[in-house]
Amino acid sequence: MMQLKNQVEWALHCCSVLAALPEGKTVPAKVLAEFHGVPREYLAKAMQGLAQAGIVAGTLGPTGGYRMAKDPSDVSFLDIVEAVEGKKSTFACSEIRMKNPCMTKQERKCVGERPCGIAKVMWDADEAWREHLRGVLLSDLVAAVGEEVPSEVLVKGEAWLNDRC
Amino acid sequence: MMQLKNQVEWALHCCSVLAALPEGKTVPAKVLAEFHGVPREYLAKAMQGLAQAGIVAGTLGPTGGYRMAKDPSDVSFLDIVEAVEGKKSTFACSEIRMKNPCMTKQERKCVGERPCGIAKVMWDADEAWREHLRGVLLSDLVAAVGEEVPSEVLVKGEAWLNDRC
DNA sequence: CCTTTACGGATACTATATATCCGAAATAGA
DNA sequence: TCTATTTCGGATATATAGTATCCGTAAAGG
Repeated sequence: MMQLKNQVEWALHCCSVLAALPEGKTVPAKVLAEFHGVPREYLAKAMQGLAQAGIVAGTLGPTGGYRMAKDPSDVSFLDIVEAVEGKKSTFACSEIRMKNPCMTKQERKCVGERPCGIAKVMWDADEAWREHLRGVLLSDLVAAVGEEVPSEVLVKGEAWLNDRC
Repeated sequence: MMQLKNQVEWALHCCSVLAALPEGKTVPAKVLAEFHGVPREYLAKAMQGLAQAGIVAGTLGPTGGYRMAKDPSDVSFLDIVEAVEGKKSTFACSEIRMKNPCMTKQERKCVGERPCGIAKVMWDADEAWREHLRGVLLSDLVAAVGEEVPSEVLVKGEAWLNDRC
């Protein structure tokens, strides 16, 4: 099916929450999970990925949890997606052109000097995808949410978070 | 990992072969599989997908096999990829924003009128990917192969195919 | 000292991708 | 007419990746 993991969606939403948080505040994975209605333990794995990528920072102990490690205007969608999904291309070239039964060893070497034309197209498409995600910043998302979501909902959400961390 | 099926790669290479074929000639899946060094039965499934999408046409009986059903200049990479992989987006929005515990039914309805901002970005990225693949035609690939692959190799390949269909 | 947290590893479970097999229908040639 | 060859669709098996949970450790706050 060629789908991104659901953890990617969760990570994006969690970053959206963390980026809108007042300076210094942290939110534990447990609360983020409850807020989004997703399994805590599994979401934790995604958050670990974000932490490992230096996007968020986790602090230990009670009153601990996650906060942004970078300014939201310095984090792109691509950063977040790659942190949990990995950086591999969606197209894996297995060089089947080389299995052509009617090439000599020398011809194989000659052809092998150039990249496979099919792979090149697929990889360029991947790059177009990445380029789009690279162009949207977490700060853009926060701004859009601020415009599109009724302020009362935002206020209630903030209060709900304040209530439990 | 979020990878395309290997059948996508096979289908692209097979189309590259079929598109360079002289008018009226057909190549059975068995031969295409041997030419690319991939399992016959499984490649057959990919070819069925291409046939169902109207990209290639399969003819029955001895001397049967596959041929292009459209002009190569009328078939894009996207057509081939979608025929095998399907047309679903790589990002599935599960609307977890709606699971926010502090929204009333009415607020939920209000928010639900606009599409999720995160999904919109991801879907736009998908569209950029598709747009790139839409812009490269099978005829472009054939032309590139003609330029980049030594003509002796092409001639030998053609002869090899003539030998068995 | 006790609770809460992130972190990392180990372990199930589930869904998808990969691969094979079989029977049916069609077709060309003997 | 008979046989060989092909596509086609369905059924089935296997491998791999995604989903989810559990546990022990270390760190930090009250």
